[in-house]
Amino acid sequence: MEDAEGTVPARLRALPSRLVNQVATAANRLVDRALAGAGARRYHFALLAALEEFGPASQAALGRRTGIDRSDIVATVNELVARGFVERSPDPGDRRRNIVTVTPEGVRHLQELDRLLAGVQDELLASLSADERDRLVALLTRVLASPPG
Amino acid sequence: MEDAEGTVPARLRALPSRLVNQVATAANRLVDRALAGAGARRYHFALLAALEEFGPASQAALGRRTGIDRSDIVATVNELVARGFVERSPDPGDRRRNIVTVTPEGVRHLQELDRLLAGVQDELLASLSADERDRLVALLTRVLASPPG
DNA sequence: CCAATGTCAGGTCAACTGAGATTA
DNA sequence: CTAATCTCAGTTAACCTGACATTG
Repeated sequence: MEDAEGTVPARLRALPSRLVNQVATAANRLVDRALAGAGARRYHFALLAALEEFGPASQAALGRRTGIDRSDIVATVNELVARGFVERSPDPGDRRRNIVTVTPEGVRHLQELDRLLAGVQDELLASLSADERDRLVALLTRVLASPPG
Repeated sequence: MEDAEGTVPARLRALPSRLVNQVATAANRLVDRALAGAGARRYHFALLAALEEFGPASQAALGRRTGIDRSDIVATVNELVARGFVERSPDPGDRRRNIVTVTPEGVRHLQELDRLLAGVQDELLASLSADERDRLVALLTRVLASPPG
């Protein structure tokens, strides 16, 4: 009976939308714990990655690239500015915009987060071979690419 | 440049923990929208499914089977009771416990949710063949089965 | 006039923590 | 005494909406 109480209902176990959520929750536990050690959150990593990869950008552009809402960008940039990882300056060519730039300390921070997150992926996907990991990524990418409504 | 602004950074695009989150978010949008039409939330479905599949259970057992926290079970059962989908009665054999039972209306409601959710899975996985869907489910299941920390 | 941008205020849900009272 | 159960209060992060002023 203690045995049966740990059993997940079949209807839930095989439901893809739920499965993906369970895996995402497990991933987030690992990611959040790892990032917390560096005082970071997932939004911090996304913003720093976008800045390092594409260079200085407006907050709206950062939102488009990372999928983060404009209003959340504001708060996240505030936090990164406070820690000296990015700088926010008005765009002389378009006075509606701020230009956000990553600092050298920000780049170093990003490298640390990179390292932490690589470890998390390994932990999360420990039960899959390299080949299977690729297949999983490919399948998820295709699901994401199709009409998300 | 408008082109580049829609581009997701490579570091984010291929990161499994993030990919899985993006897919989960898309899935949740579809699921929540579908369930809202029936006045339901995800927790409602999980609880009703567990009750229908394993029969009456204590709230603690429901938590173990669905992965929902005990404190969230309380609120969810309250809502389901208010709508007449489950009943909560004291366990005569163990007075710490409540026994939660699904009502006939609850079963009917569950069947409606089943139907709605089946449609969502099809929408979510539209870009995958039946074979690929099975493979995705199998891979996710294995990730979940291994040490979730 | 319309569209984009940055900002703020606020709201939702899932997930979780901690504490307390009751009973096994 | 310890452990399980139920309940309540409260927190967090991600995600999302609506509004407003400024500027293009």
